[in-house]
Amino acid sequence: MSSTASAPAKPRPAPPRVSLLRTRKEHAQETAQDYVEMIGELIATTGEARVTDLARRLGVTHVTVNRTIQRLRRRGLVTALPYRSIFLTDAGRQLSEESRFRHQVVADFLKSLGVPAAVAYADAEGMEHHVSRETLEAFAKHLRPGRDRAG
Amino acid sequence: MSSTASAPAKPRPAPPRVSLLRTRKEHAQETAQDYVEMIGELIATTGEARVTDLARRLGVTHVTVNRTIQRLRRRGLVTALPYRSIFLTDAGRQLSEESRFRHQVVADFLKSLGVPAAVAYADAEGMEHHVSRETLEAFAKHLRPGRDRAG
DNA sequence: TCCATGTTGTAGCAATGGCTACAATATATT
DNA sequence: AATATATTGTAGCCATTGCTACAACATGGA
Ligand SMILES: [Mn+2]
Ligand SMILES: [Mn+2]
Ligand SMILES: [Mn+2]
Ligand SMILES: [Mn+2]
Repeated sequence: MSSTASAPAKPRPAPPRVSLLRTRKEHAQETAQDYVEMIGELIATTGEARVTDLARRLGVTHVTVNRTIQRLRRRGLVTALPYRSIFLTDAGRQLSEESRFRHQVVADFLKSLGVPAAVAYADAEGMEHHVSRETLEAFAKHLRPGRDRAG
Repeated sequence: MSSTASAPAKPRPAPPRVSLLRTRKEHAQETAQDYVEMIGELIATTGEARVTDLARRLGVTHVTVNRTIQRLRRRGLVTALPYRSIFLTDAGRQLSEESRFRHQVVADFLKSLGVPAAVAYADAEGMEHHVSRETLEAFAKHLRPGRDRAG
């Protein structure tokens, strides 16, 4: 290991740096965000959110939806009774609206850069969950350069 | 359900739309990308990539690193022998460089929008895995408006 | 009313990605 | 060389997020 030389020495193993921790925690929240966002959308467009509809729209089986809904129930984001459709709690509705807004801003921002709409929406679906408040504001600012913080 | 009226009718449950499938698949690749990227970085800066160093830098325990390395080995991204340090295969090195480049472009792009460096790097850590070729090119183009595709 | 179909729920499997506790090996210090 | 420390590996736990197969319930049509 130290005869012919080829390794550039070892200037300290370096302290912890990359926070995969944050990424992992975000993953745990991504599902919740995508579900409540879709639940809100279904309620707004069809009047109710059913397990089957969610499964179809999210591209997973009804089994997966069912169990996820139970988790969201435990987290206080939705209410659901056996064989009945799904409702958002106040917290769920709030998260739903935040997620929907952020998703839209990210997608619009990408489109404004010239990314094709379909690609922009697809990318936004994944990127949205990793966009901090600061970055979201930078995106929004870029979208409306004139105004600077009015609702 | 149809007496007092409050639900806006049901204009079809709508066909599958959102591709959580893509998001899931991307998740499956995130770990691989983050690991090979870090392995490449460790080899470049300290001469070798050890389990302990990876654990420290990624913010997980050495146990998690160990098992992940076995998975990467099966996927042909790294080679590793018991009690020896980890090496990248050709495929691993290529993925490492691609990931590193994309990570850097995303981070630089966010910084160019005025996002604080620390936040930009943190956001990029998660966003990078969901950035398509088209979006990456849009980011890169925004960074160097003059040049248009020269290496 | 009866039955077919649609919807929801449950049982049980797999892969991923965390962890603690403990064992084995390698390296460094005396 | 002997011992202490650091590193690596293994056993076994948990939660999440997928799935298929099957059971139960609800609802519309005959
Ligand atoms: Mn969304
Ligand atoms: Mn999403
Ligand atoms: Mn990265
Ligand atoms: Mn990353």
